[in-house]
Amino acid sequence: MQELISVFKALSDETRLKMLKIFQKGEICVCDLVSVMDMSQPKISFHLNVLKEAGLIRDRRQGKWVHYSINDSDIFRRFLVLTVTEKITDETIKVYLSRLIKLKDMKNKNKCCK
Amino acid sequence: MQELISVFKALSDETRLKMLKIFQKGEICVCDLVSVMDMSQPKISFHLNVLKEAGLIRDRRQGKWVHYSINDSDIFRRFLVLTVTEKITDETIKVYLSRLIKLKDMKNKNKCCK
DNA sequence: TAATCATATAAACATTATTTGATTTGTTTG
DNA sequence: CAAACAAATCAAATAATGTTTATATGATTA
Repeated sequence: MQELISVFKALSDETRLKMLKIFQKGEICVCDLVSVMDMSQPKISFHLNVLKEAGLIRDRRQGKWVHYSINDSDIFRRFLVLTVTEKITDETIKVYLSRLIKLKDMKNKNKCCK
Repeated sequence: MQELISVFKALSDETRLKMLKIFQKGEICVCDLVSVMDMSQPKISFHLNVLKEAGLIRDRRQGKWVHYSINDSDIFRRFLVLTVTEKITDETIKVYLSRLIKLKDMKNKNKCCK
C-alpha cells in the first residue's frame, strides 16, 4: 500500500506534474530542467527524486550529466502519466516549452551539454 | 490542474484508501465508519471531506445520518478507485471488515442506525 | 420545545513535505 | 592531478497536512 501511496504523492504536486509534461517531449538532463523551469538545482533534484522513488521516471548517467525520462516499465504508472499529461494542456507549460525549444536549438549549435 | 492534484492528494493517505476499500462493500454512514475503523469522529469526517472535495465520494443525508458512497459519475475517478481497491487486498482491512459484518448483523436485529 | 443523537467545524497542536543555502560527491578536462 | 562542472545530499527554515479536543449545527424524538 505504501508503494501505491508513494505514486499518488508523487503526482500530488504541480512542479512534478509539469516535469512529467516536459518529460513527454523526451529525455532531459538535470541542468536543462533547471534552466527550463528556472528553479534551483536542489529543488529540481528533490522533485526528480520523488518521481524516481515512485517509479514514475528513471535516470541514466552519461558522463557528468544525468538524464531523466518517463519509466514505462509498469502499465499502471504509464497509464497515470499518460492521463496526467493529457489532462494538462501544453498551454500550462508554454513558457517552459519555449525555453526547451531554444535549448534544443542551441545544442544543435554545440553550445551546451555536449 | 489543481482539481487533478486534489484527486491524487486524496488518494495519498492510508486511512482514505482504506475508506475506499470499505465503500466498495457499499454505502456507509459516518457513525458506522467511526466504529468500524475505531477512529475519532472528527478524524473520520476530515478524511471523508477530503475524499468528497476530490469528487471521489458523495454524501446523502437521511434523517440524522449522512451516508457516504463511491461517486461513479466520472470515469477517471472510477478507474482510480477501482484500481486502488483492487491493488489493496481485503487482508489489509480484515479487522474493519469483520466489524462491518457484525454491524450489519446487528442492524438486522434492529440495534443501530435504524 | 427541550433533550438527544449524528455530524460538521474550529482552534491548537503534531507531523510531514517542500524550499533554501551550503556542502559533498562524482566525472571530465586542461 | 588540480580545476571546473553536474548533480546529490544535508541541515535549517517554512509551509502544508493530519490529529485532537472542544464546540456548534441540524435533525429527531420524548
